[in-house]
Amino acid sequence: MTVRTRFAPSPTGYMHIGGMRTALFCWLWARHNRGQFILRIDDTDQQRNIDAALVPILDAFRWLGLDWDEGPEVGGPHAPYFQSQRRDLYDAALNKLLDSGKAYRDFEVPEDTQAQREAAEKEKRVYVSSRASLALTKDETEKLIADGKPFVVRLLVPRADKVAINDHVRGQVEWDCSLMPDPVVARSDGSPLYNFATVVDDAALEITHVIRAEEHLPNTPIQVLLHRALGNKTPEWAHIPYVASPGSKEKMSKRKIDKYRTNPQFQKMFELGDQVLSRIGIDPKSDALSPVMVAYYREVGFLPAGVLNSLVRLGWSLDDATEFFTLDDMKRKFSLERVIKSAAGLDPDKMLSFQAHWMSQLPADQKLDGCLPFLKKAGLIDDENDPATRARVASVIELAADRLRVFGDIFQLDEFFVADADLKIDDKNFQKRVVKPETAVDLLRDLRKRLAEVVDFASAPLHDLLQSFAAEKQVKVGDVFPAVRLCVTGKAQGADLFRSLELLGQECVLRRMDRAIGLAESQRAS
RNA sequence: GGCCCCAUCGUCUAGUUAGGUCUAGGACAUCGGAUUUUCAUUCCGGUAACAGGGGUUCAAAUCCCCUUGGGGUCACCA
Repeated sequence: MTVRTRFAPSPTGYMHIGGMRTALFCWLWARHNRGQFILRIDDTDQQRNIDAALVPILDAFRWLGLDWDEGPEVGGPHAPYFQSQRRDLYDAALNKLLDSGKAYRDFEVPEDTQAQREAAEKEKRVYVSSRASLALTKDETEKLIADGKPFVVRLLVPRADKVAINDHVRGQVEWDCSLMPDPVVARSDGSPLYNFATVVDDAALEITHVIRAEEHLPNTPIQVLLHRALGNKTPEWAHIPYVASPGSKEKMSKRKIDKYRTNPQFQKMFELGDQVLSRIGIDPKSDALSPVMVAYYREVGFLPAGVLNSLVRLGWSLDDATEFFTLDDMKRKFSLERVIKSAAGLDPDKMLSFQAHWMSQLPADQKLDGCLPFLKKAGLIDDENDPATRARVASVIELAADRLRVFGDIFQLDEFFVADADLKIDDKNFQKRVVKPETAVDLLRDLRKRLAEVVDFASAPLHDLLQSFAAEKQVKVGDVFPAVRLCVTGKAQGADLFRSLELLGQECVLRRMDRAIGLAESQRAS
C-alpha cells in the first residue's frame, strides 16, 4: 500500500516553526516510502481571506523545498483540498451517522450543557453528556426539528468500549470511553467540527499515516471512534513531540513571544534577528515576525539547509554520531521508529551552528546571490545586477569568510558599503586606542603619509609597511593595527586588516584616516 | 482537577525494543590551551547526566511498581 501522509494547517497567516517540523516529518515519511504527501487546508471555521493567510504557509514549504503531491495550487484526484469546499462530504457522512444511530441530535441548550459540566467539575465527578435528547421519541424529535429548534449533532460514544492505538512513537495508548463526553460533530448550523472533518477527509484522502504533534493525542480516541462509526479503516498514528521553547518543556507559542525575549537561551537569536531586521526595514519588535515563524529565519538570512537540519534533529536522530543531514540524506534515512517521545526545546545556539556549517558548504556564487538582496534592501547597494557591485560584494564575502553565518551577517561588514561620512565609529574603542594614547594621533598622521605614498596598495605590501612602521617607531603592532582598524572600519575587530585596506582602496583609506584623525584631534582638544 | 504523555550532561541526543562490552558515547554551549595582527575559524584538552525510592536478577540507565517533577489537553477552535 502506498504511504500517504498529510499536513493540514489552518490558514493563520504564518507558518509556525513547530508546525514546520511536523510537516517535515510527514513529508520525510512519505518521501522515504516513495509515497505521497498531501497538503490540506483545515479552514472549517475561518471565513476571511483564506488566500492571504495561506500564502506564508505555502511560501514556507517552497522556501524549504518541501513539495506536495496534492493540495492547493497543484490540485489532485481528491480535490478540492480546502475543507471549506468539502461540505457535501461532511453532510453525507453526518447523515450516515445519524441514519445508523451512531450520532444523535442534541437539543440541549449550550447553557445547560455548560452548567452540567461545571457542576461535575465542582463535585469532582467525571463529566459525560446527559443524552437527554436521546429520550425523545421520534415524533418529538421531528417536531422539534420542524419547529426550528436548534441542535448540535453528537457522536454517541459507546461507553462500554475502550480505544487503544498502537502509536508509532508512543506505543500502546488506551482510553476508556466511559469517561468521554459525546463530542459534537456538527454545529447547530450544520457545519462540521475539526475532529469530524478531519476523520472524513483522512479517510477520503486515503491517508495511511497520521503524523502530528503530541498535543493531538487527546483527539485521537474521538477520531478513532468516528472512523469506526463511519466504517473506515483507521489510519496508523504517530504522535511526535511538539517543539518546546528554548530550555523548557513548554510548547512554543506565538503568544509568548514577549516572554521569550527575556529568555537567556533565546537571547542570541533575538540579537541576531534584531540586528539584521532593523537594517532591512522590518521592525524587530513587531509581532508580525518572530522566531516562532519560519519566515523569520528566511528574513534573517538563514539557509533552508540550516533550518531543515535543525528541525530534523529535534526529536529524531539517526545514530549516536551523525549531526549533518541534507534533505536528501533525511529522506533516505528518516524513520518514525527513531523519533523520540519527549518534547524537545528549540536550541538557538545549535541552530546557528548548523547554519554556520551549511553556510560554509555553500558555493561562493550562491553566497553572493544570498547577500545581494540584503544589501539592496538596506540601501547599501543600488543595483544587484551591476557587475562591479557584484564583484565588490563577492570580495567582501570572501573576506568575511566564516564570519558570515547567515546572509544578514553581511551587515557586520557594512564599512565596505557606507559612504565615508556615514561610517560609524565604535566610540568606546576609539577613545581607548586613538584618542587617549598620547602618541596615537601623531603615529596615525605619520602613517597616513606613508600610506599615501604606497604605489601597490595591496594586502601583502601593506602588511609589510605597517609592520616595519611599528618597528621603526619602536611601538608594538598592537598600538598601531587596532588604531588603524578603528579609523578605517570604525570597528575594534573584524576581518583581516590588510585585505580590508586593499579592498577599501587607497583613496578611501586616506579619507577615512583624515576624518578619524580630525575627529580624534578635536576630541583631545576639548 | 479529570484524562493522557514524558523523564540520560546547561541544551539536542546515543544507549532502553532483544539487561552485562556504559567507570554512560556524540554534538552544541561553556571553560582552558595551541594557532592568528584583532575577531571568527581550525586543532587539542577539561567540566558536566541515568529525578528519587522500592523490587526482579549473578548483573538494571535498560524490566516491574510507587513517588516526585515536567508537559499536553479538556469548546457549537483547529
